[in-house]
Amino acid sequence: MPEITKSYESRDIEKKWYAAWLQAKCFSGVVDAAREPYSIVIPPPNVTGVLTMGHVLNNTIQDILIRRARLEGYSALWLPGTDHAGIATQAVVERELRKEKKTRHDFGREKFLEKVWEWRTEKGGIILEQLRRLGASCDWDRTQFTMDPHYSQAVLSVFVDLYRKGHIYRGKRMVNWCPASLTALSDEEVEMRAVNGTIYRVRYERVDAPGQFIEVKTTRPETIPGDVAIAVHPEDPRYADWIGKKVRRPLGPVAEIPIIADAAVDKEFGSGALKITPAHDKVDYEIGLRHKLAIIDVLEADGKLNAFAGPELAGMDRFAGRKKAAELLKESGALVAEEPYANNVGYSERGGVPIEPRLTWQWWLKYPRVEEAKAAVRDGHIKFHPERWSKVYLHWLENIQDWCISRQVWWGHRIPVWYRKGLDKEKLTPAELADPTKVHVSLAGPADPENWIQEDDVLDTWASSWLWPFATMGWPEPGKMKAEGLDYFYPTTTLVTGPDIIFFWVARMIMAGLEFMRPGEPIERRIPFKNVYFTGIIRDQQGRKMSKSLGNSPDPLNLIDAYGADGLRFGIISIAPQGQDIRFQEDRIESGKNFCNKLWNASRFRQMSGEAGDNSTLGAIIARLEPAKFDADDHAILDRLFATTREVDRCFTAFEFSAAVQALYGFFWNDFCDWYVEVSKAKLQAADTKANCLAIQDLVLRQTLLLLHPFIPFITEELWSLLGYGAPGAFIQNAKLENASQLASLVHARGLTLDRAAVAAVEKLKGVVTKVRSLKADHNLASRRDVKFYVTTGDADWATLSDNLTKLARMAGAAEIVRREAVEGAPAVVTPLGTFYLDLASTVDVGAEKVRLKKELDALVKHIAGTEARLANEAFVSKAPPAVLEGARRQLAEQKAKHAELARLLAALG
RNA sequence: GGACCUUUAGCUCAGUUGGUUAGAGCGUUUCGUUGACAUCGAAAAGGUCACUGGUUCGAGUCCAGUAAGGUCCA
Repeated sequence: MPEITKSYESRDIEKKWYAAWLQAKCFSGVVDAAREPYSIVIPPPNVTGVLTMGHVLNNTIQDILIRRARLEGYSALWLPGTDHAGIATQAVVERELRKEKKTRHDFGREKFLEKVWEWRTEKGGIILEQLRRLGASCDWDRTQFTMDPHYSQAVLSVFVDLYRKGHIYRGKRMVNWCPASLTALSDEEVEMRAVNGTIYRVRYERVDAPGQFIEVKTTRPETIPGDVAIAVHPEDPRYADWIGKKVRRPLGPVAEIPIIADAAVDKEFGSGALKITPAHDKVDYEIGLRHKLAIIDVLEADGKLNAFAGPELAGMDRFAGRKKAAELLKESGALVAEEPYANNVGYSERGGVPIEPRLTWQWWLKYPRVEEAKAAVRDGHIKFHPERWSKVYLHWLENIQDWCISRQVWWGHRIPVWYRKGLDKEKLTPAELADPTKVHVSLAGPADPENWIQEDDVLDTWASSWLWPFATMGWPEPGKMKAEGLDYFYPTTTLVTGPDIIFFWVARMIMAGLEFMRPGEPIERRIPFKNVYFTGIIRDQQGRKMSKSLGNSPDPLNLIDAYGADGLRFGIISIAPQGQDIRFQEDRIESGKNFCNKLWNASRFRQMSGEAGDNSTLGAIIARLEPAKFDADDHAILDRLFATTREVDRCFTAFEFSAAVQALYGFFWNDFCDWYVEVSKAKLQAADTKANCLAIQDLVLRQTLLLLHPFIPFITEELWSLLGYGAPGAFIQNAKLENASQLASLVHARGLTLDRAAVAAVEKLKGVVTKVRSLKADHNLASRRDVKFYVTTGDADWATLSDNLTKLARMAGAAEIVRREAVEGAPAVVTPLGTFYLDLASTVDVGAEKVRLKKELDALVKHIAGTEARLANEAFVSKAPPAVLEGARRQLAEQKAKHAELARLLAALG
């Protein structure tokens, strides 16, 4: 067996094992009727994406779940892939073209799409390569892309299906227009930002009564040329005699516009009068419809003002136009005032610019299965972790609006609709839209394509990724579904994602699953996943979101280079409590690396401590245990091992990954390395205790590696192999992870019952060691090992001490521990097993010693007073549960005994 | 305007149904290379649990309110 080196070097080991896992097809999701399935579909990253800390967290959690599932005996599938990210990807390629001073229109649709495919083949999907560095155990042979032929067919067939069912329609409505990307966006893609701007008070002069003005407030004076009316509230007494009169529009082509009454006007806002610009505001548009007002669109698609805005403004960008409009109003005397104003402005998530409400023809989806989608979560068929996100989810579904699914870009799923040649698709009536001789909707397209023109628009990327949990497994083709095991793996077990896409993706996937999967079957068979785990958002030290533009995100690949993939994984999980945002700290990643090194060196210690026994199976290790030779420490370490196994189990059930890591860290570092390994050093010197001690170490290490493997797969695989826990050629994932009760019964069958009293004794021994070390440190003797101690204690405690004397002396750094009836004038500490005295009376600074004892005594007096007060309270004595009462009494007795001992020591010093 | 989250040691965070003297890691101070590990070990210092009330024998924990910070929706 190769010797374990002095320190852990992650780089080569990670590369070696990842290649070995791939070679052995360890990650293949296979249909196995004899086993339960456990499946996860990856939230597909953008094909343009590169690995961020958010991905690291999200994918580490998925990997933890899937690797743990393998160890628990499930047939596990983690299905990877990317989405085509229509707007983002097109923007990337267009940016490259711009370097050559070209636009997509120079190439035309087909040629441009070829360019995008080229880009995606060469540079797209880097992130999937990066995930391999992290150790992600995805079934790469199944990698999916939303623009793959099969997936595209699924997307388009869903369009056709929903169209035929009446869920999809074409309509001319107000949309969120992105003047940077030149496309419509859904409501979810609009981000409201608080903006400190200016509000303009503008007056409009009455036509029939010159010198009388009505005043409005607007943040957008450049749209005044698009005004077609002024609206007031019908019950506003200030304007009762204004209704029906006309005012002059103060900007743009000369016009007289009516004062109208509409209940939608807020009397409290400004002067209570509202300018109506139906082309550029959703509320105005609706008022305009009610009053049959004209629509004057003064903006171009790219946000520039057009001829309708008048010659002074035409051609200007909307923001420059706003300034110019204000100047013009000022010159004409129409501008009453400019005031600072804080309001919320909708920004395009993609383009990063304010969106424009714009009246355009788009394709809309009335969501299917809304009520059922609510029920799925409300009734617990789908469980959200943390649960509170279900409220956000339900609230969104309560207020759901039709989804604008068409996008004015080229990269994406082109909508399978054809218009008869010669028709103006912008002028179709509802009747014409429903007429198959004028508008053709099908997967195959019309039989006579020469007479038709296909819709230019493509579908929103989310209108493809909402099918991800089943379109990735062959749906809707029966043969493919069978081959890929859809029936076996669906519904998937757990989805891991961020709460920021709860509407974009999670809710929509639920509706899609309910609509398309297994029609007619019960809801629990149609939902796309049973659990949704929402990660926190990774922030920097100042609490800001990590983002490319701020440059405050470390490159995960650099972190992997510095700390190893395992170190990064362990570190990031340890700072990611359930459902809370995470402040990134690189030193926690470093401590992940340090933990790996600790694990490595403890394994090295085991290897150096003695010959490897038969480690090939759990049974073989347990057979090596010698119950008759177990001392208190042996009992205690197994007790802690079982408790830790149980705790990790609980953490997985509760999706508390950082708690699991914390439990494992504490157990391994404190209980095993700091205590058991140290006491082992004495046992290993003695021939009769050595073999049993090594068997215990093997049992603990083996189980710990299994428990840790999902978190830190590489190093655990390496140590598993180096320590010989697996058959040659077998991987750690092929082992079965026993739970605590299974382990306990296996050990029990070997004739061993864990002794609770021994476990308690070890706690006391630890207390003794800490106290004695502290006493030495207080007298600057911490480094000396030749110190002799005297102890005064009762027979029972002395029995515990003497049983463990060699270990104890070694742990405490004592040359010798001798029992005495009484000791006078030596520095001392009161420990759980008696009073220990330092045999250095002559060197003692009596004054300092008295101060030290006095301080401890003072603290104790306070605690005694507290305990006594509680016990003196009749209500406490009569109402508290017996166990608590008993505990308080025992505590008081112990405190008093210690008090007496300290007082005695203090008195002895004179 | 509505909903949700957070507030515990210098920093970042645990603290599971209320019950001994509130924990961890990092940082700080002191000491230490003895053959697992200096990517380490030992010891120590450090907290009126944001604030105000309430419920209770008992509140970091439950309830109400206040303040500060954050997120989402309108």
